[in-house]
Amino acid sequence: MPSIKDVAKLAGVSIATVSRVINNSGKVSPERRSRVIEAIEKLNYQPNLLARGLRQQKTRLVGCLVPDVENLVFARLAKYLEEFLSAHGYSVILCNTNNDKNKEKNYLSVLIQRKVDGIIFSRVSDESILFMSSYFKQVPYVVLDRTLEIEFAPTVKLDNFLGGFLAAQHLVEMGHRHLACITGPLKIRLCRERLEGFREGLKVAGIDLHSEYIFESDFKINGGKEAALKMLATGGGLPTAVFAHNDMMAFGAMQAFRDKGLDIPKDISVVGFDNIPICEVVSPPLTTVAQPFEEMARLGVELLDSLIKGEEVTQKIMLVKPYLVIRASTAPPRVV
Amino acid sequence: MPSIKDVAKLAGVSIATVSRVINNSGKVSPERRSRVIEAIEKLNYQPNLLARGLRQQKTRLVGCLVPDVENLVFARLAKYLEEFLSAHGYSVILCNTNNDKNKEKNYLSVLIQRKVDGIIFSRVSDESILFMSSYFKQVPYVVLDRTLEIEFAPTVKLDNFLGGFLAAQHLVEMGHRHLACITGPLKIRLCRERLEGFREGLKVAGIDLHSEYIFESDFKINGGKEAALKMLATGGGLPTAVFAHNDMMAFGAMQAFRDKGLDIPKDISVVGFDNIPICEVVSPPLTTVAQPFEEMARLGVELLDSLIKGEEVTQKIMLVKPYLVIRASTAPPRVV
DNA sequence: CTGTTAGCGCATTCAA
DNA sequence: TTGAATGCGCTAACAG
Repeated sequence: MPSIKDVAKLAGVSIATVSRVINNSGKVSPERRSRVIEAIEKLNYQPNLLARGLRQQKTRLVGCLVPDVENLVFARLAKYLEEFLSAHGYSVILCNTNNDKNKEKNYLSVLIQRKVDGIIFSRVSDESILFMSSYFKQVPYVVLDRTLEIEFAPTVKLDNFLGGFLAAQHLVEMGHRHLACITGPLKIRLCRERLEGFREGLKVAGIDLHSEYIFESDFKINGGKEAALKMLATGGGLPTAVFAHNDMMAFGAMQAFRDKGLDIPKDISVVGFDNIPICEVVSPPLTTVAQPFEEMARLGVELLDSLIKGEEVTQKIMLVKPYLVIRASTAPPRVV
Repeated sequence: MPSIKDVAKLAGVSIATVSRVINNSGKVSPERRSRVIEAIEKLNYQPNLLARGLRQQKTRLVGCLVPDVENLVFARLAKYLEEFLSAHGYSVILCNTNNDKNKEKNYLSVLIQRKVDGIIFSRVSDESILFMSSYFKQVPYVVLDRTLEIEFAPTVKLDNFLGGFLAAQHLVEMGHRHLACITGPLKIRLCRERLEGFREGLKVAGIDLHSEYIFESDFKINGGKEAALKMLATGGGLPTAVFAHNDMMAFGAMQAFRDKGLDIPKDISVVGFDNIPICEVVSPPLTTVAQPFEEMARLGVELLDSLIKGEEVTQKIMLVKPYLVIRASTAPPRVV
């Protein structure tokens, strides 16, 4: 592997001149410049970014912590993060935490050691935040899709309250009066927000969401299925519409309903959350609250880039608006 | 950020001693060792991996090139790759190529400049391989799930022929005699292999796969849908079973069939490929040829690790076996 | 067992 | 405009 020295020797100049050519810094005579360029090409010289990073104290490396890239939501986020970061000249170190606090901790440590210029956290645990806070002074970071309850942190997040509200509004407008909600884990704030938004959307229409129609689950297909089964087993009568906190649980619920001979949407309407690609494929296609992942990623990357550059950032907390995608899984309730 | 010097000063030893403690190399007296450890903790010292990498000429960094992390297949692969690589002490630089030759080229260049210890390619284009080959002498690499036609390369790939064969065998055993295949782009070798395996599986049972029942498509939902519509439009009579080269196309086909009032599996059986999680959720759940992604990732990482370590590797080409997952989308054909 | 020193490859003073 | 020299933080060779 040729180094800057080899280039300098071949071009008959000093390494300083080579460096100037590479970085377009300082003045270099046209004649020497072309000699250098020629030498670079002849040797197929590639600058060593380790050395450059060591010298400049910056690496153009960004760490991305996500809970699970296999999950379509984060796969999507990861894709866009990578896209925008690379467009800004950063390489991304991917850290899949598996929701494991220890892994989060270790990864964070590694990222610090690798001298990343910045970090993007999405949906990390509160516990880790505490540990991380000792590093927060050392490296710029942005929190994505997660509200830190601990401190004022640069954040890009979805307006989850609005998401719940939109779902409620849609169902109410269709004439539903008897509704249920399948939530994610309520210890997670965004779930509480989605629930509250949903509740508020119903309240505006004069409808109460009774607690026995709130089913706390786990964001998984089977969780949705089980919640639906519980719903079917209650004596209080089946609701005419269900709002699930993500698409996967909605799918699970749909399956359970159908297995019991119910028709969607004639007997029961279902609304999901996320708008993952499969929504269009399932039968019936799922009405859902869509998250603008691309926009979130873009805003997050731009925010981080500004922080890294040390620019003045006035708006450190950004709220992104979800929108409703209406498909065939919702319809007015059967007239009794 | 404290450096090794600060630690040495605080502990009252030389930087060499600190280095020895950090790396557990050489002999250090217990007393000095504990003084160093204490200083490290007091300063919250983190070794600078850039400097170490520069010095040691290795970074414990591995680049992973994937075409599209949003695609469930690669999301899965990426997840396992990251998991195994990090277990081996590597950090991963994620490169999402979007099947863009220029991006592939640029990424590869960046990886070289960042001095990664190794690279894992999955499904990169043949064209890029040519460009890459100039780098292949510089850095160990493993090709995942892709056959390079150009040279002898360390590879972990699925036995796609067997996958097609298994699908055929399953359908034939159920009594199907009239079959169709929805393929991926046939310029991709693995598609040709799946098709050939399928053809062979039928041939063994004395069945010919006529070319008008081969529908070349694009691995996407809509592609599957369109292929199914074409199938419905032909005059030759509908097959009783269809094998799609991935699950997404199978979903699309299922949807098209159902829209036309056909029952799956009573009227037509469908087999997919990949075994992505949604297979269990769609209705009916999809019978499919499963890829052992975890095993592929594990083998790929282990192979790369061996190559990086310079170990003698006898087996450089590994073939991983797919297996059939039978669900409700396949059944014996209707008795006429 | 310990410390001194050189050098990994580069950008950046400072002189010339 | 150019080049020589310095040091980023670390490991490893060497001398003690």
